Amino acid sequence: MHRRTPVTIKDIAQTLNVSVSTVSRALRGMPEIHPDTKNAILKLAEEMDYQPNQLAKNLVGNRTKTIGVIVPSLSYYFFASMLNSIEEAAMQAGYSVMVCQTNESYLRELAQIQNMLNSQVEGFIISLARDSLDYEHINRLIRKQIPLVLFDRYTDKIESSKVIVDNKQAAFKATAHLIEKGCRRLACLAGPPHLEISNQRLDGFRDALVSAGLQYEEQYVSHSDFTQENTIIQANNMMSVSNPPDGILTMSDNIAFSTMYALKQRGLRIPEDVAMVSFNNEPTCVYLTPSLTSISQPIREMGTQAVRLLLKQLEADIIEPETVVLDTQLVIRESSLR
Amino acid sequence: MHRRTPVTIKDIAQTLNVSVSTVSRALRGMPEIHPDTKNAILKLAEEMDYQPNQLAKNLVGNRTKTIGVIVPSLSYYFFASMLNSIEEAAMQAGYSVMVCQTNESYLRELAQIQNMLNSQVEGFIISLARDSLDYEHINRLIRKQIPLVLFDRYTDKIESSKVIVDNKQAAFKATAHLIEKGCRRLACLAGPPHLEISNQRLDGFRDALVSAGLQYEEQYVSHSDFTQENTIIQANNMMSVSNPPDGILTMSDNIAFSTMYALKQRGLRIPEDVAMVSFNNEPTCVYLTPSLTSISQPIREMGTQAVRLLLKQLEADIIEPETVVLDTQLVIRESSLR
DNA sequence: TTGTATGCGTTATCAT
DNA sequence: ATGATAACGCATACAA
Repeated sequence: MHRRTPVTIKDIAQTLNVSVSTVSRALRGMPEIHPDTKNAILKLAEEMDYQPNQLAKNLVGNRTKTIGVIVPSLSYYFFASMLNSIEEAAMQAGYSVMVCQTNESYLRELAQIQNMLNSQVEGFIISLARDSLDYEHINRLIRKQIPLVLFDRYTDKIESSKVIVDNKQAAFKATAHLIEKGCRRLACLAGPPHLEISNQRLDGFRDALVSAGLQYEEQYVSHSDFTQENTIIQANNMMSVSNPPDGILTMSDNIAFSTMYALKQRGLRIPEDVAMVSFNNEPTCVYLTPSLTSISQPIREMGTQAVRLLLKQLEADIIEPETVVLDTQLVIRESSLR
Repeated sequence: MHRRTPVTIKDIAQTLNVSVSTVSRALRGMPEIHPDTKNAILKLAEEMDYQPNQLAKNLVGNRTKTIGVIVPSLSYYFFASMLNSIEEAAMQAGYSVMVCQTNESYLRELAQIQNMLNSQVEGFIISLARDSLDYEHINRLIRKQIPLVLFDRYTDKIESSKVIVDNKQAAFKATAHLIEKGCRRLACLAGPPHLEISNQRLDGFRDALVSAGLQYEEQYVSHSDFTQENTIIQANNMMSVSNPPDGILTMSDNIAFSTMYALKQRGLRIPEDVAMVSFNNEPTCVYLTPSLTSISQPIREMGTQAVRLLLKQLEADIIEPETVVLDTQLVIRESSLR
């Protein structure tokens, strides 16, 4: 069994015939220490390649300066990108982040939160897993007064701080855009019906239809579970009705990609036969043919705000849930131009 | 300042009038404990919502059962995907992983390794940052006998275990495929010249040319720094020579995406004017028009092997570097069919 | 079966 | 300016 023994301040102390407290002080650059001893300690620490044990530091300090970030999957560009902005904001505030993926599984979400709690993260930034229908594990965090911020995938059944975009308005904008471009039979390929984000967008979709005097029809609404296979099935079903849609709003670029793929397989032209608009505005949107019109979310700002809300809770005595709603931008490309 | 006081085994012990060691034993399900006391302890722990402090456990046990994974960026699908397979393999072996991104920066790579060392990770799985030209920080790990596995982005200047694919052969296959499809003026849009992976692929590219009796010309080789902006410039330069290429091999799908974009802007048809093959076989390849021919790497197997090599070092006394070379698969799509 | 004592690496309090 | 000692939360060798 292979195990190295790292050098500790004790080792340094013994070698130099000083006490551990002196070494500790020197290493942390405390003022009341003799330059000579300090230099000797620093030099030896360097030579011995001393690595401070963060575990011990955290244990005695009773804080980790670490925040836990839990997302469905880092394979989704949106979440990988959010992680980056969260990391940057956290780092600036002197915090480091610990990341976990749930892979859309409720059980993994449960386990990851547990692990992070055990690892003494000081707060959480979470985007809910698709399969999380029960929120007791999250609400327990709130009861325990553990700082928490939800983003993107939230639910009204959890009363916490949130960072979201105005999903209803965004979907309204996107749908109105399709209508303006001449679409009359509008469909929405939404996400799972228990995700608030999906419902909000569906509301915006419906409002836009109503505002334009168009009929909202159930047959033009379907729910994807985010997987490619399922999305393709949903898309094909949707196009198989007697009077198929001439415009589709999808809940994410990934859903849109699969949908476009399915439409092309059916020999349909985009945007001539079916115009499309989606959410997220991933880089890939630009590369597709036709390029994909998509709602852009202010990822950098969302990360900054999420960290800000979390820090606020970390530094406050009482936790007052606060919701930050950010604006989106409709980036118009070929898929909706006709 | 907001700070909760988590319940400890001490709290449980006091409440139940037993010693901490009894609680400790009960909680971990040790055999020599009376059913009654055990039940009482478990029940109370549940009621008080006791969370074991992992920091303390790790400190006393002198192990963390954690491996550090450092990648250039999780926004690259390849790395996000590798992370998943590494996590799965690690979990099966009872290890958890701690992830960090370098954002291609040498300084961040340095800092992240430092942080992870301080956090007592037991070993590293690393894919080098683009900007890492000096490898002293990595070689120091080896000298300190800290288990290490490199994957994908490696260098011969680091003598460690590695998990790679046969890059030379893969590039050869890809290039030979282009030649077979009738391309005669072949170009390679490679990565930074100091990355071994790029050189290996360039070697394979050249070998394929030579094998086919074609000329290897410097003007047909250029190096991208992986960014979209730079890639587009490189691609345009490459097509501006007097006798532009009719086939391009790119080092990654992302580079290919940008290149295709640039080619289309110039009014070139793919594959008729220029055929294309790239590396990684990301899902997006399927969605493009034309769909993109790409070299598929066995990501799942790579993750499994990386963890296996690391565990081997963790459990062995001497560290014998071992290199696992895996095979790739050329997935032929429209971009090279003519 | 349970308790006592010691230690993990570090910081902090109180002396000197 | 420096040292001895306690403490952080937990595990464990040794006693009882």
